[in-house]
Amino acid sequence: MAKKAAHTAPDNGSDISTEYSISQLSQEFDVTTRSIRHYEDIGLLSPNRRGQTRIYSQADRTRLRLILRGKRLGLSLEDSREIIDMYEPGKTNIDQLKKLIDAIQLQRHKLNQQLDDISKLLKDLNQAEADCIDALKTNGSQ
Amino acid sequence: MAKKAAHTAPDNGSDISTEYSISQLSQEFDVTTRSIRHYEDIGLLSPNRRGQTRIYSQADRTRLRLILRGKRLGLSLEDSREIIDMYEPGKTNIDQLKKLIDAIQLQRHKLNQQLDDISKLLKDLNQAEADCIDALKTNGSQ
DNA sequence: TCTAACGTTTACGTCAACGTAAGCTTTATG
DNA sequence: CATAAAGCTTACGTTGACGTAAACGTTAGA
Repeated sequence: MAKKAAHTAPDNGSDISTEYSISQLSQEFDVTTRSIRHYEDIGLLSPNRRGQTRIYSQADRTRLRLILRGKRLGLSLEDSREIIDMYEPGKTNIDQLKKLIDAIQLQRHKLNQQLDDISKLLKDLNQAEADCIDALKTNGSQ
Repeated sequence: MAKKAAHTAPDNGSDISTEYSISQLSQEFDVTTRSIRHYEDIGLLSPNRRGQTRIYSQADRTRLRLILRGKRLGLSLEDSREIIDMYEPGKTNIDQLKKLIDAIQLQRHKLNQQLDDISKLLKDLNQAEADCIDALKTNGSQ
């Protein structure tokens, strides 16, 4: 009785079985539905279906969030796949685990490199800004 | 008299007029000559010529370094162009300066976002690694 | 009932950032 | 002298990450 249409909204917000439509995710993350379907095409997402319609779970939503974070960091979708696959359960194969640890080292290295790059860039930007302001003061009165 | 062939190597290393060939830069930065020429095609570099041959200055080398840093950060070449142009002298136009300061704010915002993303990712990686090691210990003895 | 909003598949198009190949010139060296 | 190494231009090809359009199904509301 307390059950409304499940594809509209379940009765509470923090349900573990919360579902999302493709357009909901599209709006929430400001990404086109085309992109979301593309991520599925290349196997980065695999939502359940109700009939033909895609139904996204919390886990799917998290994966999408990770994909988009990767994009902001300039990773390719393949890079993101590697990272995201690290979170998957059932990686109990020992060789897999060792390979994973190596992959993690590598990613960490890349990220530290990025941190370095960013701090340099931020310094540069600060300097550039200071120069601008300086030029405005010096030059603005002429 | 102390002048050796200028295109081989000037007599010291920190000469302001140091020159580089395309293959030297290619090796130093581990990027193909094709890419370097491409950056020139789209106006990101404009080295002098000795005859037909490109001669890169310190300034050119710096620009290339900035381009590649931008790439590591996932910037498009157009993004890099904007940033790099901030360093150019002769930006004395006041309106330009104000626009520049705005652009700097924007870049700073993006970079801070990236910093946030990276720190999250690093945390995730640490966690993933810990999980791996844990799984190795627990599972490795079976 | 019809039409508007959302969903689907299939498939060709596009854009950035180069890769790759052909064909030519210049320079150094056995 | 010849031939290898580095440089050049021109131009078509490729790859990733979607955009865009067509053509169709389903559901809610006037």
